[in-house]
Amino acid sequence: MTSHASTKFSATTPIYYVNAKPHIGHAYTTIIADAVCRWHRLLGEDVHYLTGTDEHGLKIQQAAEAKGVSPKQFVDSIAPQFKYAWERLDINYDDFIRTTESRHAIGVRKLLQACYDAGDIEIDVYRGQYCVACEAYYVDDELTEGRCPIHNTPTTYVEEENYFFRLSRFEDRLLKWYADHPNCIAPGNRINEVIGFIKTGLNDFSVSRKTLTWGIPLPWDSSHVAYVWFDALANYITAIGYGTDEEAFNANWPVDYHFIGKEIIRFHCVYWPAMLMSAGIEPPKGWAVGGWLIFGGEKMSKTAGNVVDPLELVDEYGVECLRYYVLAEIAYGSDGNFTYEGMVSRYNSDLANNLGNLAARIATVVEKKCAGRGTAPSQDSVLATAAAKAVAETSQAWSNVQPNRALEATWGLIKATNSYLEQNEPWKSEPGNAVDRVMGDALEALRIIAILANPALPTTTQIIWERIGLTGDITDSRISIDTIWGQYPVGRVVTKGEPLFPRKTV
RNA sequence: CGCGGGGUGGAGCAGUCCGGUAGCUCGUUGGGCUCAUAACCCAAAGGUCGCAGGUUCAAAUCCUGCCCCCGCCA
Repeated sequence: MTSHASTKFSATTPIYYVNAKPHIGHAYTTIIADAVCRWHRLLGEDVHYLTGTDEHGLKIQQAAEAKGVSPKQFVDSIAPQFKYAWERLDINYDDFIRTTESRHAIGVRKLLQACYDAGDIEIDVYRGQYCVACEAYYVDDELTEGRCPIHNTPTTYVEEENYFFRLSRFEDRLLKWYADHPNCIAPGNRINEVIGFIKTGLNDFSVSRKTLTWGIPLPWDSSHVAYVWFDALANYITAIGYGTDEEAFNANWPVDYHFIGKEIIRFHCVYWPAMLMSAGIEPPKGWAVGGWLIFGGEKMSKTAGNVVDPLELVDEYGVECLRYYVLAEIAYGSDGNFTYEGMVSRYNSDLANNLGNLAARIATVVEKKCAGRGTAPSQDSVLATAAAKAVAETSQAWSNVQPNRALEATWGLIKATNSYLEQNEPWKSEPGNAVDRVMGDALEALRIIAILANPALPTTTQIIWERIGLTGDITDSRISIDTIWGQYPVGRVVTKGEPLFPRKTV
């Protein structure tokens, strides 16, 4: 995978379309990116995590009309729901951009003008079928009996003057760029899909609409407003200062990873870099492409009627149950089955039985055999080796955007610690050096486990931190320094407390 | 010939790029422990890696053909 040498790390989620409230798919992508960003903060990097909402377009205009409010009033009522959802999910974003903000409009117009000046945006007339629901043009082959293949509604013939972006001119430049950046997409095999798509030939795409009013007017022709791609994709640069703060923009672009779902890979990995190239801007450093959550055998979608509300899951199962489940259960990039049974099973086995129970038994033994005070770890403990291995593997996995492997590696240390306790049976011994050494090792392992698991479980790892007598914020820890074996301080008060993860039933 | 993903012990997956003792989690069975959230530890059973050919000393892994499943508004 790409090794990002700089001490800055930036990531984005797609901006979410505000025609509906947040669903589990939005939450999935946002949680993954959040955890990866949290890991990079633990590495000591200067992290910038951007998310936001996509608020223009015909569907919004129509939804607003249906409710008898202005489009602006409509989006103002929905956007806060996303911010609220991310708060509930412990999403630690640094910036939240809305495409209706002025900083965005300014940047979009600058980007459009730059591409126009480069000669890559030209006026043309589109003649053909159009689906209102998709806001997209279709060629006749794509239609099924004159109906939109997605919505199964009749399309309408339109003849419209549009500005087009000459994507077709970028095939060679894109292919060369990808040849020069073979590790830019995670998981790596996805790059073949992108290259294959480019090689089949690229079509120009429309960048404006004359019939639409809810959008950003083109700088050189205000009778058109920008159509989705130039409006939505541009958020990644307008948010960090393109058009409004060039210094900040230059300092923070290109982004390390755009986190996206696999269905928008073409727009992000083909359209977007071409648009940037046209404007004289560097393409992103990388993309992290996720699969879908499958529910009851089907992709979750509104039309399938199987939408799971992430906030209901948080209310019923807890935020860390959900975060841990999607991070640990699914190989990022592959589709993953979401089931309540699977989530509870993960929770019980990994969080309750392993991590939670380990913390509880350590605290009890320290209380009974060490007078409730933490003891010193030994440098030559077998757990030191296990910890070093877990740190190395966890680090590697997070940097490759493989949360499930990262957590598996971290949990390896939990298992090793449980096993170590079993072999030494400190509860059978009289208090003394032998027990102190064993419990010091266990406490030290737990300290390191807490740091490694923090990106997935921000709240509980802080509680563990405090229960083993450590002060301050666990997120101030640094992987390179604080995961080195042997730092657990002697004499701290260890408290057991209530179970961290009480076992659950479905 | 639309595009893409997949078929590996009971379940869910890794491994396939760079061929060489088939690995993990859950479940099952037996044993241990009783510090711990009926948790934990140890051990065992269980797989002709979708099918058929081919290349090779050697194929889950490479090549060819076929069958089946799934997805394509995050």
